[in-house]
Amino acid sequence: MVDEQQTGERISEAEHAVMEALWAASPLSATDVADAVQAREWSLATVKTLLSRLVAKQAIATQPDGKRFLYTPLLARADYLGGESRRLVDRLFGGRAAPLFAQLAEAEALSDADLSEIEALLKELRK
Amino acid sequence: MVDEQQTGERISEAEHAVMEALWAASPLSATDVADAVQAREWSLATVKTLLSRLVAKQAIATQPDGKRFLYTPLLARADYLGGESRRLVDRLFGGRAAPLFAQLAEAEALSDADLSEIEALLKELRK
DNA sequence: GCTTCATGTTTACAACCGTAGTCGGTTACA
DNA sequence: TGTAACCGACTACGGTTGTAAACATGAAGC
Repeated sequence: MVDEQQTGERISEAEHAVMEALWAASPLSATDVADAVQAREWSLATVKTLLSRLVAKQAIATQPDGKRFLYTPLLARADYLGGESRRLVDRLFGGRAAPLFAQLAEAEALSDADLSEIEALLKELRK
Repeated sequence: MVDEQQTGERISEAEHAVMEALWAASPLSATDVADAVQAREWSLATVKTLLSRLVAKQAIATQPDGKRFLYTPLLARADYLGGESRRLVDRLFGGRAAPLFAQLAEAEALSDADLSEIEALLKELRK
């Protein structure tokens, strides 16, 4: 696993679905991935294209397994999530997380469970 | 101002910069907008294209002013921010805000000021 | 050996995006 | 009254994305 930032190559939404499959379990063959993302109703060809693009973007690696390839993430999930989150916060909230939080609160996108968890995290951070 | 959701039409990053200019002050002429987004070093033509696309997406409205147009946002900033934030939370964190918060915390994207503000907000929400 | 199946590679193509030039009409100044 | 300046509309063009078919190649069965 590469532990610090991607090569600048952005990962698209469809590609992200493929990454999620690989983060959930890897290495996987193309067919396995297609099964794992079944919800998207993509043809196998589509999944293969996405895998190729991810390889090109160096987000995943291939390893030969007989006549086929197995795919493994190179980009760590946490790095991806962190990067995307920060992008959003930077782009929409001037880099400040508090307004994002306020926004979510106002949109009532915060469940009670969320509130409790965040509270706990806060307490932790404050120590 | 339309107070609930956009027509499904997504607003791109470049378009968003234009929206910010209009949210900051409106109505504005195309030239005014170009001045306001000077930081992006776009040609006036580019800004005009973005404005047209935003009109097509019904994110802004035009009002004639002599021979030219003045542009006003139709989409409220809060709605846009809310929509985008929720999209991110849904897509990356299964709709739960707490993991996003944890992610930001881990990435050290939370300043002390953020923490205090969030704490205050929490207290408010808990009442 | 030839056919068939699985699999990666190449090519396709429409939509969208970033960026911008050009066209045609109107206004204002000389 | 001609012409320069300005403006919105149309056109353009390369890149990315979503979606997928066509092709090549190697393995495996008959």
